[in-house]
Amino acid sequence: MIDETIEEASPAKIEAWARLLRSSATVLEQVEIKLKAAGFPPLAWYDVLLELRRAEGGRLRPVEVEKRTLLAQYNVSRLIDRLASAGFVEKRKSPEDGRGVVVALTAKGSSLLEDMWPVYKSAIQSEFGCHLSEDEAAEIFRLLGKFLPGEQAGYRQDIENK
Amino acid sequence: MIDETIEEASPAKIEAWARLLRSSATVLEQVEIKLKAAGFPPLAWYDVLLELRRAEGGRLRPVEVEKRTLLAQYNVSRLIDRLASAGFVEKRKSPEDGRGVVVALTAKGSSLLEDMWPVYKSAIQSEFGCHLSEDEAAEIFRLLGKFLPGEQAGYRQDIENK
DNA sequence: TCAAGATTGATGCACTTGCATTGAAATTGC
DNA sequence: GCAATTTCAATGCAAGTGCATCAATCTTGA
Repeated sequence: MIDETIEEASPAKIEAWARLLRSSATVLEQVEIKLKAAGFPPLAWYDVLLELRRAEGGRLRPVEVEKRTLLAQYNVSRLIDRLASAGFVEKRKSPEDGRGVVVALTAKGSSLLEDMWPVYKSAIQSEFGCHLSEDEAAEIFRLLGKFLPGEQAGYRQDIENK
Repeated sequence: MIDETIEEASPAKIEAWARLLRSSATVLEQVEIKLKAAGFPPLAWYDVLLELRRAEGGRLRPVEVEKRTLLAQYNVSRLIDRLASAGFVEKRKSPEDGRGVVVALTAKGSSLLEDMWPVYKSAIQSEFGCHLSEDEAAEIFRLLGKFLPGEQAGYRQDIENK
């Protein structure tokens, strides 16, 4: 007889899952609170601006922002509108693609990134980093990489400001 | 001279932080998609019902739900209303506290938990568990416990259905 | 005892998100 | 070369969330 058993999540895995939900939500919430307390917009704004700064020429198509941030298409569209209203990005028509838009980081957007980073970094430390040794941080990085599609074990993504 | 240096988040910790955000959002999103595809309500509904089932007598005050779930007070209030409208819980006046409400799991709510669990469990396995060995799951559990206030290293929380 | 303060839960309002759809332009396949 | 399909971005609508506030009740302390 062929064993057609489908593997079930073990108790240890279920516990780990529950803890991932709890701890990530808790820590993220605290970081968001600190950003807001310092008068800054939500992390999602930072993420989008950061992707723009990383990008060639400080500009991206919305569809590229979508791929890089996990935001849904309609949320990208509206977040970009809000960023543009606030002066942090500029929307231009794409020269090559008549359907498209190009979103460009402005000087003001660049300043926001720089201003937010110290606060953000300190929140990361106080809510997350201070609980970990260097080895533990590396281990978390390694383990969580397993859930990201197409990530090699050694790949490291840089979110630093400078 | 006294060293008043405030510890900064190291690059490894920042990488780990970024990965925590990405991976937890990715995995959670996929699990939510599977629940929805099976015609079930969001995970938050499951969480609240589960807390009720765990509680003495299958009932809790909303303020207790709030503490156990990380939901904000006003969201608990409204989620409970939705759960009550759908027949999964019952709201009663608290006999001891005139301000208060007692939320009780109904038979229908209990059934929902039972019906959702196989789908939820399989989603946990396919999006999360299948990427991990038993040891890795235990290690994630241990490491993420460091961010939860008042958790001892060995404490384990049970989200199983049966 | 009783006034001051704290806790519980709900809600009006503005904003954000999710869903479905649209219109426009690019790409594909014949 | 052109119709069918796909991709890109926006948006109307419904639902959910965050914030501030409220009314009711409970607790505290003089």
